[in-house]
Amino acid sequence: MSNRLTLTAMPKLVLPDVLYALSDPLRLRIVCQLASEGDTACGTFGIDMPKSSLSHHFKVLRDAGVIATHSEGVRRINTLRRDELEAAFPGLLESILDAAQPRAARSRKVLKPSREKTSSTRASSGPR
Amino acid sequence: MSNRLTLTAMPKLVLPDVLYALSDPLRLRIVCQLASEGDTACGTFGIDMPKSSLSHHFKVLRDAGVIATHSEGVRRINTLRRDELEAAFPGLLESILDAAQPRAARSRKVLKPSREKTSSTRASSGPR
DNA sequence: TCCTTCGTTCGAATTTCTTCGAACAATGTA
DNA sequence: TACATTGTTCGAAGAAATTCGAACGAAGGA
Repeated sequence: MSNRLTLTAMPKLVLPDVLYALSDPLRLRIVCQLASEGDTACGTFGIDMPKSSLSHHFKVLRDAGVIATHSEGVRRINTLRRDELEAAFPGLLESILDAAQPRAARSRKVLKPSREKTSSTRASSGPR
Repeated sequence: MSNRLTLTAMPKLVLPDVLYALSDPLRLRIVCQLASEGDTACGTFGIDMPKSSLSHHFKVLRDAGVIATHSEGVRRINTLRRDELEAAFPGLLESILDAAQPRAARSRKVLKPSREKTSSTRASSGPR
């Protein structure tokens, strides 16, 4: 989790760092939204949270190399680095994005009824 | 009501928790070793670390549902829960295991002979 | 039974992560 | 220029994760 790179160079993709960045429900949600809706500004995620907190999570994703950010007028547009991730870790992002979907939505591929629920014990977005 | 079956009930697989468990280099190494060498006792990982620390990491993996542990004499045998993981998150474990390998070793699986770059960047295994 | 082995659990110290207000910077608009 | 918008950065407080010694428990062997 070190970022001593220059501003121009993108961080090297390190598997544990990528997995860590995606292990937070909020960040995973951000990535899923970027994957489904394309590049988006930080403020367009409908997340009720102070902007400094939100900015922190984007930074974690950025430092891990999961997303890239560029300015566009006043806004900062975030881009999911699909190609780089695919090149470094083939199939990883796709499987995570797929796994992040509710089972009901995923069952379109696999015909399997499921009656389970999902809840996270750790790193939930509740107040600490 | 006493239900013996629930004694063996494994934790529900939650994606962020699984990703978090695998986001630690040491735990990732443990999982890779379990994947390649099959069930193994805790003390057979060649990790120079107090046993209480090591036990902690096994517990994290266990709580996330990544591995299961059962007693066998004096030893505690760890098993990678491949089937359960595959059922819950198709392709995820495989892509992570594949990504955890050095690039040189991974390119062997590719059908097409990739004569492209041979990045010599070392695998990162620094502690967080 | 005593002792050894293998691993878990406990408790505390240390480190890291998360959150959030406040200050700051960059851009666009009146 | 003055002001609003959009995010970043800083600093501190609180929460969580990691580490490790010590105590404990469950086999197995002498």
